Amino acid sequence: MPELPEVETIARGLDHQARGQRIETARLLTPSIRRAGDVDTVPGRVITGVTRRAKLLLIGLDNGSVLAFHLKMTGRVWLARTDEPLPLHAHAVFDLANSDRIIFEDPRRFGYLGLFSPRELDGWSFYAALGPEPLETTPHVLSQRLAGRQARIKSLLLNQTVLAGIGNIYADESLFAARVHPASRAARIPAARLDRLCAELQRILRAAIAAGGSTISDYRDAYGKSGLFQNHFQVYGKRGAPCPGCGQPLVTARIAGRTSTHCPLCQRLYV
DNA sequence: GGGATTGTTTAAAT
DNA sequence: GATTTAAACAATCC
Repeated sequence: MPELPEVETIARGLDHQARGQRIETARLLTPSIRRAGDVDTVPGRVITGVTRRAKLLLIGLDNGSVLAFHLKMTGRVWLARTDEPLPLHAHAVFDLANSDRIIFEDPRRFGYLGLFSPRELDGWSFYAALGPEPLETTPHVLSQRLAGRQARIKSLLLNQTVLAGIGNIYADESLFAARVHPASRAARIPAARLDRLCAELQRILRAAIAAGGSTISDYRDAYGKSGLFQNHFQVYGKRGAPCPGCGQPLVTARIAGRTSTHCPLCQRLYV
């Protein structure tokens, strides 16, 4: 489940390894995973840089256009050599001049790619509506975006138009770190506590990037390697395990349509 | 073979 | 109109 730290890790690896390379061939093996653009215009273009916005992986090309990937649950974008056999669920393949190959694979096929001109990217409603990057502003500014809203805090953290790039892992981990119950109404959380939540979110995102992201099952970085941050989880996926704060078993609840693992004793419910 | 899985979109409700 | 919630959807695994 690639979220901000996982996509950031992939982007850094690809940028390091593929920037400046010319794309020789572009093959769309599964046409249905293409959301926009004509992939036939890619061959001959040079990769100017690989970046991330929210959970989108963005490969910039020298004609100004951008190849965007959303990995959803099980998508991977990684580098292989052109003489290696393709994986079973490869949907798009880009061979580079140095005999490296960028592969987009996704067994579930929930992920997608799109090729956008700069104007098309800005006109893409999903892209245009994305909220701020959590690591490019202060905790206080982030908390201002949450303050006063009636919705449950868990739902707002997952809402990509409020903050960009947060998924279930980093929402649950930051709520536990700040001792805020996921079902709390944002408007009822004191300002200082909301600031702390955003500071914890930033701290955890930075630590997760430094650890190369979290591998639950499918995620791999640009070189096919697993992340390490799953070893630092306090609550995510640990229902029944002792709470790191009080030792009582962690519980799960369905909040905003998502499984939320938390400690009902340590995490205060503001309603 | 049905339920669980996720992020996003769409629809419905408030 | 804005905000919030729920349902639908993609496809596969166990």
